[in-house]
Amino acid sequence: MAAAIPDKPALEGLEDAWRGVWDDRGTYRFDRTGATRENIFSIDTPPPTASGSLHIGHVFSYTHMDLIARYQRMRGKTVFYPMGWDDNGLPTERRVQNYYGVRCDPTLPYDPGFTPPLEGGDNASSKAADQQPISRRNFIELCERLTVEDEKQYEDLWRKLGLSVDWTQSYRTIGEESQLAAQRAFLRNLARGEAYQADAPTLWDITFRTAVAQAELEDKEQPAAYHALTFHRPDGSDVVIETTRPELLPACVALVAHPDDERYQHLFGTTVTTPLFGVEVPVVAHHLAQKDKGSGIAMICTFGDVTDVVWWRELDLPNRTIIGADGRIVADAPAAIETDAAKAAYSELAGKTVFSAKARVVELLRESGELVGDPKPVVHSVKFFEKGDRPLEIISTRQWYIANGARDPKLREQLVADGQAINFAPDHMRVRYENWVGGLTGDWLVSRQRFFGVPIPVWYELDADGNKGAVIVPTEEILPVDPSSDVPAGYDEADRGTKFVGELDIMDTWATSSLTPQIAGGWVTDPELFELVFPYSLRSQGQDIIRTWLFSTVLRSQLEHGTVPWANAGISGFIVDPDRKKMSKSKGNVVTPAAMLDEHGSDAVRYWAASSRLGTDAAFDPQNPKQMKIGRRLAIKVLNAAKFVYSFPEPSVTAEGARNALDVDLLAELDRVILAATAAFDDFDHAKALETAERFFWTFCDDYLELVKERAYGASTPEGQASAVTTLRLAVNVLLRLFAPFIPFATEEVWSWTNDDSVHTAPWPTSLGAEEPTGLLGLVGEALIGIRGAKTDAKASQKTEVVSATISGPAALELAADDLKAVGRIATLNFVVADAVSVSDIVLAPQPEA
RNA sequence: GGGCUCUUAGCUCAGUUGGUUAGAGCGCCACGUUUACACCGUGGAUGUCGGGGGUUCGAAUCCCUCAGGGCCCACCA
Repeated sequence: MAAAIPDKPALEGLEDAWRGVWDDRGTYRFDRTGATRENIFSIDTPPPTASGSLHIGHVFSYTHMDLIARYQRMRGKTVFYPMGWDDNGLPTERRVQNYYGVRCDPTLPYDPGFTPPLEGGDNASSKAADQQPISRRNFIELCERLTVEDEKQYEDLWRKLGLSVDWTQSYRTIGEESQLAAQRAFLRNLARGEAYQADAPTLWDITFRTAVAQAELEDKEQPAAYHALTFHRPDGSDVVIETTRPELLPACVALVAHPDDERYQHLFGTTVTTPLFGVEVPVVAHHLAQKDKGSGIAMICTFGDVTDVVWWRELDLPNRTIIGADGRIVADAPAAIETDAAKAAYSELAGKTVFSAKARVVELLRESGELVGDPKPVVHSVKFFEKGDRPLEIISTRQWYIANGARDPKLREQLVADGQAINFAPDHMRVRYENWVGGLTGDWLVSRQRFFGVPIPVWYELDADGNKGAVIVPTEEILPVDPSSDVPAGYDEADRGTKFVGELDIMDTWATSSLTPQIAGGWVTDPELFELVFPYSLRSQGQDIIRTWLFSTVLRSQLEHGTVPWANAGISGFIVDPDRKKMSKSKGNVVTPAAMLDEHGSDAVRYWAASSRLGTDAAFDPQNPKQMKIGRRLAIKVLNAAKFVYSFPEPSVTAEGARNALDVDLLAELDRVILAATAAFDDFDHAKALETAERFFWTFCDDYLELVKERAYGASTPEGQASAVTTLRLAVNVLLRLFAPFIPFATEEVWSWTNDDSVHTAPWPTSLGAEEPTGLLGLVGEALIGIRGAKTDAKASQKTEVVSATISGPAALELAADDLKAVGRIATLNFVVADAVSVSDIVLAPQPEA
C-alpha cells in the first residue's frame, strides 16, 4: 500500500530512508534477462582514487552522470551503471607507508603472520628509516586492507548523494578482474608488437624512484639562476655559454647553436674544452637552438631537459649520465674526465644532491675564474611529476612502452578518427583530445618501479653469466601472475636468479584504468555480459583527465577491439572558487562533500550540480552556498505542493469531456515542457531540462494552483471540481517524473504517497497528446498580477475582499473568470474585451481594524 | 608562441536558425502572518549585452579588430 501523507513533509531523513528501500528492492540493479545491446544503456564510470579524498568536484561530475543514468532508466533502458575504485598506484602506497609504518622491499620473503608496527599513523610522512621493511606480498595485503576501508566510506557518500549505481557491479583497479584484464591486454599488445622494451632516457622522479609518463607531467614555476661559464678554444680564446644547471658540467657532451646564427659560424665543426673538467666537446648546429636565448649558444648535457634528449638522439652524441636513480651525483666520473684535477673536482661532487653539487660547482668555477660575473636569478617553469614535489631528472633506464601513435602516423590518424566517431558533450572538448593526440612526442611509458599495482606479467631467461635474455610470457589461462613469486612454465622456484628472473616492474595506473570498460564489463570473466555492454553508451568524466584516462581508453580499445569504447563522452567542467581560480587542496578552499550533504540535503546539492551544463565550470563559494538553498527550496516546495494537491476531495464525477479551458491549457503547456525536457536530456543538456521543468513548476504553484484551489475544494460544479483535481494530479504525477533525476529523494517520497513502485523505474513522461496551448494561462497570469498588485499598492492583505473590479483582455480570458473571481475574492467582476490585459476600477472591501 | 573557452542586472547564469520593450534566480526595496509551504507569499526597482568597426530593414546573436579572465598544449640553455 502507498504510504500515508505526513502532516508536515520534510527533507530530513529522506536520504537514509530511501537508500535502504532502493537497496532492498534492487531498484537500480542491472538485470540482463532479456536485455539486448540496443536496449541497454551502459556507462563507463570514473573510479575515484581510493586513498585520495573526495571533493566537491567529484560530487559535481558524478551527479551529472547520475542524471543521465536516471533519465535513461526511465526511458526504459536497462542501465548498466557500475562503480569502481582506483586503489592501485602511488597515493595508496604513500598512505599505507604512513598508516602502518612500513615500506616495501621486494627482496624480502613473505611473512604470513606479519602484523604492522603501526595502525592508524597520520599523514605526516614518517622517515623511511623508521619504516619497517616488508615483502611485496605483505605490503600489497596492507594496501588492500586499507583501501577496502576507504572504499566503504566512498560508497557511503555516493549512496547518500543518491547515485543510482548498481553496487553489485563494483570493481577495484587492483582486484582480480582488473589484473586479469590488464595482464591479458598487455600480453596481447606484446604479441602484436604494440608493447616493447627500450633502453632510453626517461623522465624520472627521484623521490618515488620511478619512471613517469608524458601524461603525468606538470609544470611548476621554480627559482633558478643563469650562470655564465667559459669554455676554451684550442687557440686560447673563450666561448661563454649560459646555463641554469652548472652541476651538469661533467655530463656536457657538446655546445650547440642555431645553424643560421652568424656569431657562431666559425665554431661549428671545431671543439672546445669544458671548464673545470677539461673535456673536449664538439660545437654543433641544430635548429632547436634559439638565437635569442641567453648567449645563443648552449651546452648539451646528458640530460638536463627534454631538448637535451632530442639533441643527444639526433646529433648522435655520447651518453655521460652523472645523476643516479636517487637524484644524487653517481660515484664514478664519466670516462671522458681524464685529468687528475678533473677527477678531483668530480670526486667533490660525487654523492651530493643536485642542489649541493650545484653550489660546489659554482664555488669551484669561481676559484678557477671560469664563472663570468654573478649568477642572474630567474624564475622558470620546470617539469614535475604531478604527484611529486621535486623536479624530474632524466636518466637512462630500460622501460616498457605501448605504442600510442606518437611514432606511427597511421595509428595517430586512426586515433584522431576515433575522436571524431565519439560524440563529445560538449562538442568542443574533442579539441583537447585532438591536441593531445597531435602533440604526443613519444610512446606511452607504462612500467613503474613501484610495488602496488598490476605486475607486468613476464619473466626473462638468464644466460650462464646471469645476463637477461629472451622474454618468457605466461599463457592467458594462468593469469593473473606475479612474476616475483610465480614461476614460469618449465622452471622451478630454485631456478630463480640462475635460469630465469621475474620482471619486478608494475604497470602505470593508467594502464589499468584505461581498461575500465573491459574490467567492469567482464571482458575476461563474463564474455556474455561484455557483448551486451560494449561498446559503452557513455563515458562520463572531468575535463582534466582527457589526456590521460580518456585518451588511453580510446587507445586500448582501438588496439584490442578495433573500435571506439563508447558512443558518447560527457565531460564535466570543474569547480572554481569565487575568484575564478580552480579549487585545490593547497589553496585550502576545499569543502568536504559529506558535510555539505548533511547541511543542505542531497537533493539540494544535486540541484546545484545539475544547474551547470556539461563542460561549464561552476563557481562555488563555500561561505555562501546560494545554489544549494535554491535546490532545497524546490525540493520542499515539491513536497508541500504535492501534499496540497492530494488533499483535495476525490472527484464524484468524471472529468472527461468536460475539462475546464484553463485546465486544458495547463496540460497543453505541460505537454510542451515534457517535449522540451526530453529533447534537452537527449542532447545531454540536463541543465535546460531542469530549468524548463522548474519554470513550469513555479508557475503551476504560484498561479494555477492558487487559481483553481477553490474549484478543487468543490466551490463550483462537480464537473469543475473533477476537472481541477484530475488536472492537478496529472500535473503533479508528470512533474514528479520530470524532477526525479534531479531530486530523487523528494520525488520518491511524494511518489510513494500514491504508488507502490518507485518513481525511478516509472516511465519518463511522454506527450499528453494535448492541443497547442491557447495562451490562456499566460493571460490569466497577467490578470492575477493586476489584482495582486492593486492589493499590494493598497497595502492590503491578499485575502482582502474585492467588492468589484474590471478586467480587460482578449475574449478568451473570460473563460477563466470564475477562477479569477475566486482567487481574487472578487464579488462582482466586469469583463471588457481588449487587446492587452489590464485590471481597473478595483474597489476593496473595508479592511478590518488591526 | 599555438589552441579552446568565456565576458549579458550588485552576484550566479539563461538567451534555440539574427526579429517587437534583453530574461530567471539570488540579493535589494516595499507590503502581507492567506488553514500546502515563514525553509513562506505578493508587488517593485535594477542592463551602453567587455570596447571599437562592419554586414543587414533589423545584431546580445553573424564577420573583423582590440582588451580582459580561465583552461590545455608548446617553450623552459
